[in-house]
Amino acid sequence: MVRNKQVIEKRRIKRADQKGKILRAGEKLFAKKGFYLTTLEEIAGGANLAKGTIYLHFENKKDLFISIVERKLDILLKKIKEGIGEEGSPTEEIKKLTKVHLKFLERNRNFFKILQSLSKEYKREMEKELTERVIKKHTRYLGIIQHLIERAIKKKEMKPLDTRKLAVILIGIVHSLTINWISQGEKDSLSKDHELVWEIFWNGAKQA
Amino acid sequence: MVRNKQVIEKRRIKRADQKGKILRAGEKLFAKKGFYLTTLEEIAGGANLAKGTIYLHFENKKDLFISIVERKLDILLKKIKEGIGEEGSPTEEIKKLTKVHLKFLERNRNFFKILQSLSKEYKREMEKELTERVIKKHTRYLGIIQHLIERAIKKKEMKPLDTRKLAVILIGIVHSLTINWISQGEKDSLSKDHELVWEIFWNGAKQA
Amino acid sequence: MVRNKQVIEKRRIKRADQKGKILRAGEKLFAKKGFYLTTLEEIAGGANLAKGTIYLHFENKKDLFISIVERKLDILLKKIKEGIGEEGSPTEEIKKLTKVHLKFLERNRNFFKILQSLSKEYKREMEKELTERVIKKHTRYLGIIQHLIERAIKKKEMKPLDTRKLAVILIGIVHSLTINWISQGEKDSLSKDHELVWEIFWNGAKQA
Amino acid sequence: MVRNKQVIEKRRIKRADQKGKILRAGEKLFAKKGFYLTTLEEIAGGANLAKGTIYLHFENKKDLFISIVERKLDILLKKIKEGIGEEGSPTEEIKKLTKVHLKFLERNRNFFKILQSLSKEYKREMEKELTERVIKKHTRYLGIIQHLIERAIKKKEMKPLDTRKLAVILIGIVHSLTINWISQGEKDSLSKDHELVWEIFWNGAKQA
DNA sequence: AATGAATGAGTCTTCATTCAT
DNA sequence: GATGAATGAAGACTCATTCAT
Repeated sequence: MVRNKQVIEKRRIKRADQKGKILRAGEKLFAKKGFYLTTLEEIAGGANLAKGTIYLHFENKKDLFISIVERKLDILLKKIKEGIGEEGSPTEEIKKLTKVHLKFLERNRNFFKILQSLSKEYKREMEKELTERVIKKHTRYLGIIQHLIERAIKKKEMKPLDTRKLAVILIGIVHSLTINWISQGEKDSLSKDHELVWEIFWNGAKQA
Repeated sequence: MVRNKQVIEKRRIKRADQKGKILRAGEKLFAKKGFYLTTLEEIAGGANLAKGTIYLHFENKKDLFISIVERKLDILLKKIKEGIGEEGSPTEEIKKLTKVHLKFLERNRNFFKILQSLSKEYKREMEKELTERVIKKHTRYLGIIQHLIERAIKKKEMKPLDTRKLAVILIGIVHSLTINWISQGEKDSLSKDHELVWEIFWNGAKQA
Repeated sequence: MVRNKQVIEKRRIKRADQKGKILRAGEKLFAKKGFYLTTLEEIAGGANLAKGTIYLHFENKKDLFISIVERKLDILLKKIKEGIGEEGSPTEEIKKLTKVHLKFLERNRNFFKILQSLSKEYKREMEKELTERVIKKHTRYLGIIQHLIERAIKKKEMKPLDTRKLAVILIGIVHSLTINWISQGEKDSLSKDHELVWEIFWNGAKQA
Repeated sequence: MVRNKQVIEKRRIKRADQKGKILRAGEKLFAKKGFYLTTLEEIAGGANLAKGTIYLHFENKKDLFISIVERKLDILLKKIKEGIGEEGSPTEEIKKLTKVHLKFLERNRNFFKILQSLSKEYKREMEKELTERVIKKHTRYLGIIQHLIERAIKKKEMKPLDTRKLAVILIGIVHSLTINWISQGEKDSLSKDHELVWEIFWNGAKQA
């Protein structure tokens, strides 16, 4: 019986390994060539598995794609939540969050490339239910920032501007610098720019 | 002979009409469904022409796509250039330019949606030569802003930060607000936000 | 204009020819190997056309299959209707109809083989709407025979048995002989057996 | 040693149980969805066994399918043989046999549905050797009826018609009524129709 | 010049079968 | 013996592109 348990455990681990391999191969390839130009055959090859095996873990190509995005967003969200607290000054929290975000993007450039390609296009194609999984998470992240900004405004640390738009702008700045960094060949450190982001955003939004 | 000229002229106009129809149908459809999910059949239908006719004007699907983007960027660049001058205060020029850009995006949301989908994905797929046509124009636009920022810095109107990154940030803010506007259903006026963009960017970047 | 008309007419004919080729190739192959083991590639090959061309004429494999069956049933029904009248003795009409049916099956053995394979299996798989097209026609044929039998009973030419079952039995006799004929290598004449069919059915069902 | 025998016996029973489960699950599913649309996974599920286990009892999917049919035909043949004798009037024997056959079909409608789908299609696909197992049994059944008819003719109870064809017709009548019964929703009793079958066949074939 | 019929390369997906555990 | 994870062959279907008319 104990042996049986071990066997089951081994299998579980193997399964998880396999799924991981597929997710990683998919991430790399989708980032490089986009959803449509990446074939399941390639992903299977990249994961050193047979085509059919992918279907043991994912319903279909779309499901795999969405799963990749979802998983990364989960990680980002988790990091963000771990990094910030409710007690400190909201301004400080936003600053930290920006740093965490940039660091995450720097380390997960593949993911970012995929996210960028997640344009309207996919939203039509990919079954609603699936996409919504992703959108929900993205919205939650936006919500976290928005909430911090609200608190900052209440504390008179920031000007009473539209909080959603401010959150959108902050993420926009981060993303535009990431795109620039990627298009410049990913040289230097991206996360170093966190000072610049803050310089602009904070001076722009702070209560005079 | 004179008659001949008229005939030739008529033909030219007819051809231009046709091309215009295709470009407009393509813009609408590519914006709605993305590059891969839009078929030439649909575009031909949208332009009230036969599929084969598209090939009289464009080399292939990619060429058509790139042409649409290129053409719009040309218009944007032209508007920008018309809108700004070399004499005035560079700060004022940047402010004007931001306004023009937002107005353009508001009126050409279709185009923007396409631009957004122009992620890495396409850059691989679309033969280099083609994409470069677009990138060049985008870079030129970035260059214009960068140049204005440089002038502003020289005039001590702005802090001596990395000019490329500042330009990137400005465009990033504009784009993120546009995405937000679209995702919220394109309600209210987008160009109205030009005040907000400026508020943030200017206070963030101005010489204290 | 006249020339134009001719061109259109030519095209129409070519199209019809093509469709005919596909139907004939499909009939032969479906009869030989059944629905599942016949590939569209084979049918296309048999019709000397490319795979894609089939999709210009039929929605998909099922549609092609059903169309083949439907078309043949149409022909059978037409022949039956032409062969019989309302005035003569119903018994005579049934006799004629049996003859026509056997002759048709003899000449269209391919079709019969397909019909035989049209078991429950397909009725599940093939979208309802499609199958119903076929079932309706089959039912109509059954109805014609049933109607004749009713008339024969009214005229006291036949015993007052269940008319539907009698019709079913008559067709059953015809089909079983056809199956036997095919399984024996399609030797001799099948339609010659029409005397035998009649001998059994008539003596069995006639009013003593 | 005695204990050993018991163990071996237990195993044999377990194996037989397993095989029985598979055969029953297969019968039900093949009848419902046909050969191609039924997956081994489903059958395994229906038998509460793993996919691989099926291969311990049957060579492959086809073998399983044929085995199901063969087994049922064995049972039918056995019942027929038990039911009839060599001494009585051949006419009486045929009558009995018809009754037994209808009763069997009524109780084994699943099997009949499978048999019906056993069209040419399968005969090609399923390796010859396998199919022949089934055909042989079917032929044997036909032979029994044929033999009885021959005896009836010799005794001048029946007209001297082609005995094979008469046998084919009799089975044809029985089958067509069964198909009709199934297509009408399996209402009423099928075996009740045995009177009708006999009425038609006997009056049709008897010596006047 | 304009058409649209014809093509066939390319891809997702299913599922019988194998085999390590 | 029993399992079910892994495989990969096979096939339906789409659609950009060509070219005869």
